[in-house]
Amino acid sequence: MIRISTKTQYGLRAMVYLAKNKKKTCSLKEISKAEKIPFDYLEKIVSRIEKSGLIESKRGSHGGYFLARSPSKVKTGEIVRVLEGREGLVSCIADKNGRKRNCPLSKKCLTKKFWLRIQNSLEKALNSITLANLIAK
Amino acid sequence: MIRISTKTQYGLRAMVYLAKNKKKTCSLKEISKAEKIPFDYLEKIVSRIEKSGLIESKRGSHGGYFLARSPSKVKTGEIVRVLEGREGLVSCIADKNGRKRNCPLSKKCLTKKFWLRIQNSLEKALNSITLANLIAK
DNA sequence: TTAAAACCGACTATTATTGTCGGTTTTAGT
DNA sequence: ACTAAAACCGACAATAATAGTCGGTTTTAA
Ligand code: FES
Ligand code: FES
Repeated sequence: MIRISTKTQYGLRAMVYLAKNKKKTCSLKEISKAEKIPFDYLEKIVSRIEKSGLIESKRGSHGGYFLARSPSKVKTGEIVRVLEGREGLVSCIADKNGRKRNCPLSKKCLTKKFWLRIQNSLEKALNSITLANLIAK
Repeated sequence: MIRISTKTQYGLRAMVYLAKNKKKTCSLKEISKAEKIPFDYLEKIVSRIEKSGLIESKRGSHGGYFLARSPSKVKTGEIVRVLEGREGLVSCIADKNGRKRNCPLSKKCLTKKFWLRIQNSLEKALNSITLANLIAK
């Protein structure tokens, strides 16, 4: 089966943690401990998410991170997109620096539309679930 | 976006080629040329597919490969599964040597069920399309 | 003033992917 | 019987992606 990178899994776990604790700002140390994610790696991941605008930070002592929107407004697809980077399920599908190895077939290719269809279905699934859905139940 | 390996893309293209030419046995050379896939790499890929039983081979001069079943009986999901190997969209989901890094959370984890759900939706999409669907239209 | 935090860039290690090579075996055609 | 074309096989190599680490700087509350 296709694999989701552990980076993305870590990222989602961190986001879920923030959603569960949306009252306060959570430090990396706290998240790292609770979710058992290597501190330094988590930092890189969270920093990336922050740049995307999904979360915000407060610096200095007692600083930390918190969601920029309410959990019900954050689709899991957004998180995956930020962390997985790269456009396109396959390289032939247009690319925003996921490295498009320019395909010699393209026109005659019978598989391109297929992958596109799979990609759409995947995106639809991811975008139909929010952080709020995850922490409910 | 999550990426499908080029191995799997090559493999699907090869299968589509066999489906289009289901009358005859096709040599690797032929497929390799038509689909612009590196010969030696294609060999490895096709050999893997053959072991799975989706295609059969005929050795010796004038040998080649052909589909083991009719195109309408071959789900794209089967091809992807064979080539992508590994069970589970994420490592926490049970694994048939996709390397399960045993997860310390598991019980409390809110994301596992989510990934499982995505995986199911993906598999459903892949299994709803056959080689016959791809070569039609 | 200090300690805890975010922030940053460079670096390393490991693993996965993609591809190559040199052969052996099988088989149809001559 | 010989030859050429094919499948078959295992080991290797190059590259790229992932996962993780390190040594710092800056900001801020207490
Ligand atoms: S493989 Fe590139 S368009 Fe189909
Ligand atoms: S991260 Fe392993 S079960 Fe959720």
